[in-house]
Amino acid sequence: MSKYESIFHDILGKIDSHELNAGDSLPSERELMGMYDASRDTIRKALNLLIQNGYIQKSKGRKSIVLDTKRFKMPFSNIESFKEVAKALEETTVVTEMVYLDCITPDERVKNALNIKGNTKVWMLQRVRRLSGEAVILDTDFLNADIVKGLTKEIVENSLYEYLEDVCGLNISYADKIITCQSITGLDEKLMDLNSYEMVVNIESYTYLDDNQIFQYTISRHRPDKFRFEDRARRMHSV
Amino acid sequence: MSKYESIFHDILGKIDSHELNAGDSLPSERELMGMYDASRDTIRKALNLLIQNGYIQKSKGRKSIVLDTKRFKMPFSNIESFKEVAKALEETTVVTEMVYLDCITPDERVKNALNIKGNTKVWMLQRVRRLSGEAVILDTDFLNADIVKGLTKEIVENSLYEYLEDVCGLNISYADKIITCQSITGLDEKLMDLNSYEMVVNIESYTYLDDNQIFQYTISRHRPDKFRFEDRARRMHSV
DNA sequence: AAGTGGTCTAGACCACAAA
DNA sequence: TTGTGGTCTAGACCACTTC
Repeated sequence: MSKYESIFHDILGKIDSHELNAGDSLPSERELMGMYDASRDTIRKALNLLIQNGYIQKSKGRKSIVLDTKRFKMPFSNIESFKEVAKALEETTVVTEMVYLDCITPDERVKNALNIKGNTKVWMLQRVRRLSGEAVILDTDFLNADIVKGLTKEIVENSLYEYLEDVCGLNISYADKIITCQSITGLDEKLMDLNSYEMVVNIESYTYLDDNQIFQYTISRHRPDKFRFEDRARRMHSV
Repeated sequence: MSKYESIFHDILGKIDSHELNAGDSLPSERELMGMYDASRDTIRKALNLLIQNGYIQKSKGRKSIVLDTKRFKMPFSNIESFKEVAKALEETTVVTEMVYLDCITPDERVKNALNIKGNTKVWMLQRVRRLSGEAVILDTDFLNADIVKGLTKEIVENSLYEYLEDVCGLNISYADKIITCQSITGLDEKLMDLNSYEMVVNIESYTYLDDNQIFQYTISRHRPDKFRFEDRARRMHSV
């Protein structure tokens, strides 16, 4: 781990353990230089991580302030596995059930989404997510089979992302998401416990690797009462 | 404008004008140092802005790559005024109609949301957004009246954020958002053209200033067929 | 006036990717 | 082997906030 990352984790630990509380000021950057025996640039990199993860707020001329991070757990706000999200919802039981897995020849829509030109095959998999027994999420994934090898039921039902990152050694870089509302389909009705709901929240994700290759296209359909998206948007520079 | 910002804008211009296209490599950081007569740190700050805004992708050992930015316009992904969003939807006419404006004594819910302890008053305002004539969005805003002074119908119907930033000199820092789906209320039915829709997408926003004061609480209700949220989530360091 | 974060510089070494 | 981005250092000046 780099020096600035370990400083980041150290300060984060002080926030989590309430050695630093919401509203408190951090030591100044020059004080932190002495405390961690680091250059100002290294301290500033650590503070930038704290900012990016929503833990502190800076403003010119003032000391940095610790923010209140309790309002949100932000489970869906970044790229992460369903298991991590599930951990945050401790009161509910979470089960993932695979309903389909095959290596298929993609249709035009999927070829287009995954930017496939030739005869590359694609893993298609469908999973139902049950919260406290109710089937409330239906995920359909398409993965480029030139990049991802040897998917099995066990991998898919446990943690796909662990397999992709730790076993396949893929470096996931970023994901584009589009959230809309859509009318339910016959498949939704068949696989989900929709009760009387007539719409679902539809989340399309396009996931990219380090080298800018797209490797995964996902359609995630959520029953509206179980959908929740949280986000902290920092002010960006104008474009 | 700082040096790194002007370098950012210069490179951005080359992407927009297709002097640099999606998939192209940028010059190396050391080459850019010469081109812009800048230090490596300054170049790297400019490149970080390009990354944060989704224009390029870096990876170690390789040159940086220009990304495809056409997939998204990301109108709702950051804090910005409705006018900016509207500009992106050129094909539709957009009208904002104020339906309520008053300086009120807040109830417990609003006091809690705005972190108000004493007798501070609050601006409450409601606006209906019409796309091509249809009332599809209903916004209800609460603004701390100790911070925001002198709201009028004209300000509200034009650009509230321009007034807050340029006239009041407020520095908006970040906003927390929670997106859920909810059943419609009588007020929704009265003020919006809901057709037969029975649910709306509900976006609660808490907007903070530079000094970590919360100054605005907003509830924005969208007819589901007109709702769309786009996001590019970069891989963050683990926490 | 003193202290803070923001910007900028110049130089060094490392790990990784590609030729 | 060469070039790339990633990390780290030390020092300087500025604009802003607070006292």
